[in-house]
Amino acid sequence: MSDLRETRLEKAEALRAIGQGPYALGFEPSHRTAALQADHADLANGAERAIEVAVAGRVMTRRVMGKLAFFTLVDESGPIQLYLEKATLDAAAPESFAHLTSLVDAGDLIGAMGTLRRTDRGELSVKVTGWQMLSKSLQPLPDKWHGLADVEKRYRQRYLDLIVSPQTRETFRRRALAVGAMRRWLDERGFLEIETPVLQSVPGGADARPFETHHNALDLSLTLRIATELHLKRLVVGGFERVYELGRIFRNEGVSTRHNPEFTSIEIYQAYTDYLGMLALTEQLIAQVCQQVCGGTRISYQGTEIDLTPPWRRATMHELVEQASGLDFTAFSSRDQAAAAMQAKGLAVPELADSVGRLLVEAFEQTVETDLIQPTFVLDYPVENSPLARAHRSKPGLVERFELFIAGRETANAFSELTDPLDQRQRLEAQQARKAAGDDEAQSVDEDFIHALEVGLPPTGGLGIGIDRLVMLLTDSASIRDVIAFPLLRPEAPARSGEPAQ
RNA sequence: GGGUCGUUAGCUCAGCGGUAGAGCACUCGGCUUUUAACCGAUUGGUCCUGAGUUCGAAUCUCAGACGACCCA
Repeated sequence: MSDLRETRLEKAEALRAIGQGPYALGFEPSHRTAALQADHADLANGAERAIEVAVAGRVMTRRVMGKLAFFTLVDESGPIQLYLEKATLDAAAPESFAHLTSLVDAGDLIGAMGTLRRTDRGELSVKVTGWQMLSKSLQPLPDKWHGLADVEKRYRQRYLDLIVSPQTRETFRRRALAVGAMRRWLDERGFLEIETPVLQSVPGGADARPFETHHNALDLSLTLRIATELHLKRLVVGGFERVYELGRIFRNEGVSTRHNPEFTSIEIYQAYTDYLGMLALTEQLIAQVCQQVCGGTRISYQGTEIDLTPPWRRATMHELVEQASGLDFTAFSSRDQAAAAMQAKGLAVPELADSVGRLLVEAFEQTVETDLIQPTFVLDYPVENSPLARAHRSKPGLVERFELFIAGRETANAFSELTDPLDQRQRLEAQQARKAAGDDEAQSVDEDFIHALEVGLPPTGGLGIGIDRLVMLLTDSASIRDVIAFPLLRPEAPARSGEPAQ
């Protein structure tokens, strides 16, 4: 089973014996392969160019035929062929050709020096005169034709997936591009990125169960943050009028194609504006990121055309629910009345939804949410589900909040922040009561946060965007695990075969 | 949490009650224009784990592990 590894260890020893690493300190490539391909596109088939180049990368395939061999070498920019001719190589160093063809395997990282030649079949190649082993690979590459089809293995051994799947590389390249574009856009508009604690005594800012951990020296129970909201608002209290944090959030919940227990969010706060200001910001920010990552604002997601060109549709939750189900929630004066109407339409009525407002959200989730394919701002949420949002300026029982839905998924969430400390205390105490009554996702009272509000939070608009879901959209990925380099998986039961025994 | 499907060589997969298979990779031999190179030979297995049914189990049954997808 480990024959292959044994063989490669023997080759590594043989390399050592001829002074070739097998693990080099470094190498100086003169070019990336893509630059060579671009610069010498004019080189005719069968022609050579006496320019000295050096390239470095991983050997992906080998084709050896007697006294001539072709290797495909890949660096981050792409592939180039190595043209290995026995006569040329051995003239520079005896046995060089034999060493290359017998001691270099697919998967090895090597450096190669030589001149350029385009073969008769039109493949630009480095006609190699010298080479260097950079890192000997002891493990085989996945099937060169099928690649890695086993989804589990792709997640567990992402490095292999990245080596053999161009699509995976492109996804993470786009993710980096999206995050960079977002930071740049905000920085250009005077937003400061400030990091807030991951370890917290009181988790807050969202309805979610936290991970629990412990600080030994202080003998302190801590939780990992479930949102950055409460700390960022403290920074606004402190006088930073435009702040954001793009970082990791942890929620102790199940795993699915849309949920990973650790994920990335960006929360943005801007003083002296409200949720309508954040709505405009959201539209511009996401359209801009899409433009930079995808080259346009019309994209295809899982076979559906999605147009992110502003302006996007906006509608209230009441309107959407009425359109989809015929239920007019403004007409219900009691929970029982709303529940009966929902049941009459065949909708489920969960027990935890103990008010008209919570039932409205239920009805929305059951009848509207998944149909919001084109970008849609859903406005004006019931106060019960939004303990951190300001009461609506003209609609009793509602708050100034919107969520953005794209491809049937919540992608952003924003409100006019609640700045009244007394109202905030009441809302959080109501949450804590729910928590005591068994809703383990309900929020608790963060006394210091309320103290900060008493010091004075300016009128502020706040916004959160799920980076992973946005990146899924921009990379046409069906599962959140496709946009997280190392998603959470259960540990494998037995030791992986092919590993050396302990 | 429920349902469906999957787990066989390093990789991709076939085999579905009667001796464990193929392609690629690996090893050896041949080959100076290949690019899934080709030709020939060899090597490689806890058929996810455990229990059961059976003369006989990779195959059927039950339980479990891990994963994928759908639903909550």
